[in-house]
Amino acid sequence: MRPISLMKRISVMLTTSLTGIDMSLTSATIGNQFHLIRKLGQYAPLGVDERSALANCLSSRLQVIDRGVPLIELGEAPIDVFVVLDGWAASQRPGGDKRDQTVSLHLPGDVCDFGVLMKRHMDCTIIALSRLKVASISRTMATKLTHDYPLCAQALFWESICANAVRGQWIARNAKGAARERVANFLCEIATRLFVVGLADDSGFDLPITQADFGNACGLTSEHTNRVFRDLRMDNIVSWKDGRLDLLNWDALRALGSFDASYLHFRDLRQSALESPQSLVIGAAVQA
Amino acid sequence: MRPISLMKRISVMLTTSLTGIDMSLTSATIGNQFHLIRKLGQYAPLGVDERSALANCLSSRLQVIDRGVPLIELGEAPIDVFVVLDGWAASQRPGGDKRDQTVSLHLPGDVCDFGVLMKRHMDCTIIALSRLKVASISRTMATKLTHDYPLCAQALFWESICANAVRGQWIARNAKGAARERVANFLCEIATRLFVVGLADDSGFDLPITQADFGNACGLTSEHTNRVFRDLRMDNIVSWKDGRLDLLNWDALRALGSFDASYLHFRDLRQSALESPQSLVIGAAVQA
DNA sequence: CGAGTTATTGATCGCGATCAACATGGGTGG
DNA sequence: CCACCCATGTTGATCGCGATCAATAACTCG
Repeated sequence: MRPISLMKRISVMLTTSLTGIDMSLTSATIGNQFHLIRKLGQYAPLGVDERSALANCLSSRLQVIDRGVPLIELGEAPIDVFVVLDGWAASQRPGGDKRDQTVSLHLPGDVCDFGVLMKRHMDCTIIALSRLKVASISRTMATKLTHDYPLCAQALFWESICANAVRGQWIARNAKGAARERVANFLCEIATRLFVVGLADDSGFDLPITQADFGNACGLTSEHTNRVFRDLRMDNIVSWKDGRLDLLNWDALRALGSFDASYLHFRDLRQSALESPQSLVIGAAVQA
Repeated sequence: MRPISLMKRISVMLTTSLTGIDMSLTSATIGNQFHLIRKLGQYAPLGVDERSALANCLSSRLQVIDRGVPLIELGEAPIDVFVVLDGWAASQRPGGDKRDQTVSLHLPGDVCDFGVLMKRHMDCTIIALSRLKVASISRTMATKLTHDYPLCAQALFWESICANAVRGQWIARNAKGAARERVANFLCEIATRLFVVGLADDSGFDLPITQADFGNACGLTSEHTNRVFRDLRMDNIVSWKDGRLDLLNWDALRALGSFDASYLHFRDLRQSALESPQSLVIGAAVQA
């Protein structure tokens, strides 16, 4: 309820070695230390104003919390929008007598649940799966941001659309497919999402969660998850050790998981926006 | 930078227990032949203008299609937003060699996929599960509607938030829980959603799909779905026959499925909007 | 009336859950 | 610094639910 330390520092850091600094290049890099802004920049052509405003929001209030600690729990009234800056989080629905079921994974640069802007109570618990750094954006601030910068609103709305599409794939993945295939498909999704924010490359990525948490997202027990990863290791497809996942054979992994990244809709929006003469406008009247 | 039209009229609607017939009551009934409008009216205080505009959109272009026919298929470029007027539809993701997996169910009054407004290609196929009547709303029309009537935009955005929450529950339902429990929980969801649009009551509701389709949504085979319904029938919990589901023991059904309707967020928004002094405004700049 | 779809019941089988045991390792407190 | 503890990882053995295969009934629609 209080580990909130204020940060005023606003994107002073253009750490990248720029020799001849020109404005256009500068504006496209403002706030790029934030994964979210880099990702949104792929969705919509954000200008210097949008980037600055977003960076301002992301810098205002930070929290660092430990693995296993909930950001907000089922039934609570949401106040802030959380954006993951570093570490992994998950949304979970109660599982009765069983362990709670993970229904969404929040990686660096993800908005945890855009719906909190309007929800009166949470329909899931958001919990840290690793040591986690998040920015808390108040409803007031978020409202002002989306009001003043329609492009930001468009990009954020797009984020929520993609989150919905991802959940669709989760349903399909967990319903059909054997354990190996689920794990493979899920790994492909994670790799792709991390790649977009610069946290994965051909060699692999950091995977700072437990096998139990991983399995939970695929609807598998920790024991069976372990077996699957052992087998994948034996087949030289992936290797997971000490919080690092090594991609040994991406093509095999993709084939095994029948992975097709199109449901993630990366890059879609910008092209769409450029093609379409209309704008999407979603607004709400002020309730006095 | 400001596709935001302000709403001056502030919640005229005090529909609760009005004795005489006055304008507010009249305006609250315009377009009520449409399930969607009745539902949205529970989300946001729609006035006569909003209702008329929505009704206009829903009346412009209709399609009636047969069971099994897709409205739009995976990969296609979406043009229109579909709103179910009558019958049932589903969104399905490809299932490899298996049957495609249903990831969303669209009941009368549902917006099939709000994301089509921005998506460049479909991430799922939308298919009719029964004889289906849908309204097609063009992007242009939808954009104009949300631009001119922020309250409509708010309510529609809310629809998309709820759709995402529903998918979360689907993930949890299909991951944990035995077949009986899944079916029971799913039936409760359907009953509740239909109830909101006036298509279910204490006795039951029409269930115009096949057992195979029902099972698919729960991640079960048609054979096993059949067995589950036989057992539920034996236990006098529900009876499904000739396209009609009879609720014999709602409490038992709810207990069996551990059903808690709060994830559907019915009624939430109105209260939220009335409580909160801020408005949510999401907009996008016109792309020249 | 025949053809195809849907519902229904039976028999079998296999994947992954469950239970159990042990290894490992990081962290804490004495 | 060591002893201990608890979370996590790892492997084995067993079991049961629901998939799969199979066959028939009921029903729809040309």
